[in-house]
Amino acid sequence: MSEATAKQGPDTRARILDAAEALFMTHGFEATSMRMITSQAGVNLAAVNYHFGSKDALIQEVFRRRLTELNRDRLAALEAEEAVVGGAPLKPSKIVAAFFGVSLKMAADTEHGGATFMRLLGRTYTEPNEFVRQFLAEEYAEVVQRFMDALYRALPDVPREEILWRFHFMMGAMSYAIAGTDALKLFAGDFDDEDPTRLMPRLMSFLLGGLRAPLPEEVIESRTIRRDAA
Amino acid sequence: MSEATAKQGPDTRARILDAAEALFMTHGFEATSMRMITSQAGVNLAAVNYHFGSKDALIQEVFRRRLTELNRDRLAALEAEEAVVGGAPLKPSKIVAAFFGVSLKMAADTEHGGATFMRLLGRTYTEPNEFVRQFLAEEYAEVVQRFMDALYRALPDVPREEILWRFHFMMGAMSYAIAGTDALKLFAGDFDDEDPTRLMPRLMSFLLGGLRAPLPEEVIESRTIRRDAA
DNA sequence: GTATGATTCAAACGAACGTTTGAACAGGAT
DNA sequence: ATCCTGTTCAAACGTTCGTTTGAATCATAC
Repeated sequence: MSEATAKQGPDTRARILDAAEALFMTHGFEATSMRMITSQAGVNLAAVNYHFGSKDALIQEVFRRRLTELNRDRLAALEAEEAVVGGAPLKPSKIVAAFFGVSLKMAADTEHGGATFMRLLGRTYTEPNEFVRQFLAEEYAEVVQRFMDALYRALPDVPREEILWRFHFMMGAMSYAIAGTDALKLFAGDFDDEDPTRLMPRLMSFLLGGLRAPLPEEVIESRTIRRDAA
Repeated sequence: MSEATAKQGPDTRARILDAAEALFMTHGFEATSMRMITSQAGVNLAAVNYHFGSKDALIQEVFRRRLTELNRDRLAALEAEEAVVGGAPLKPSKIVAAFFGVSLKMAADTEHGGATFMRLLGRTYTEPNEFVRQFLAEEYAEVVQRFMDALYRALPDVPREEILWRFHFMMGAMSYAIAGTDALKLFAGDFDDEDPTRLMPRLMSFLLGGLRAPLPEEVIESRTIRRDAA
């Protein structure tokens, strides 16, 4: 059934990428073999090495294909908000909505495989594989820097280290919300469908609540002391 | 060097478990071979199958050894708080502190491998491997139910589904905070050490801010409508 | 029609995997 | 001294892995 899917269709590269994306999400990188990928895609075993060179190169291409678009959209959303306010600092809610709204929009796109990819991406942030982590970090470097700068300007009184941590927490919450719904289902049986449309407002409320939470006492104290000393 | 570690020491089982725990954290389950584990532990290749039966059974035992203690401590922390207030509902902050405080305490224990395990556990919540997820869900079922019940009582006006989601978000934020510090380091170069002592207040502020955030409009509206209809 | 370059194919490669085997070794109890 | 039970050991098992190979097939240009 599954390997008979789209037996024709000339674009071998795209079929391999789609099959690999879905299988990586379901089984992980190591547990997904070339034979699983090629049979699911309906192509010859050697096709992956011919078109991509190696399994590692295929993994990279699976991510690059989507991340290029995703991060372009995120930057576009941020710049659109910045254009509205001119040179003034953005509201934190606008920055958070730009970053995570684009993410959730792709996660809601079940038509073109965006949902599959976002679930894969969510679990890949904690991927042990060194080269995958390295690659992800490179792909994200610019976008994260731009968003962090926007947050620094939006919250000039909050220590930068604190903003960094909270952005990290937000990334974690989002990734689990997208990638870990299975875990949640198992936590509680009385849990109905996972409509991504309703996920967006839920997550956004939570993230903004966390971002705007009062600073931990320890940080406030150490800052006060530091100010006194200066 | 590493495989020469503790060449003596009679407790073969414990040495295997320690080696497996560390290697699973660094490389993942699939990428960690029996030969890596046994050579790191300084035992014979067949020792794993002799003492545990199979690689899958070893994985289970790695988790059970720690999770039993972790979840017992979490329940104890919750019951201690409940004892203080008698039969009255707990404050949400106390519930959250009981659950995540115990987690972070283990994550801060670098002496007995607790830190290693918590990082492993964090990435395992999104583990693709079906049997690992199933096992984790079983181990967690009781504890999560007890904490959810406490939260339901603490927040009687918040829809249960909403609490469930926010608990899920909180789990994600914590897991990334513990397991994904590498990703954060790569996000921003200017990031100093990861002192777990300071992580605790940071994370707790964020989690409570998210938990207590105003409900998304959509939820409030739908509840109002439902009330009107009823 | 035939030459050319890109793609597909069946088959095989060596390496690494998890697991099994049967002998060797240990230490107490009889 | 002998047996017994639990443990360790070197070696091998069959399977699957990612990759390579060289011929077959296709499309396009001459």
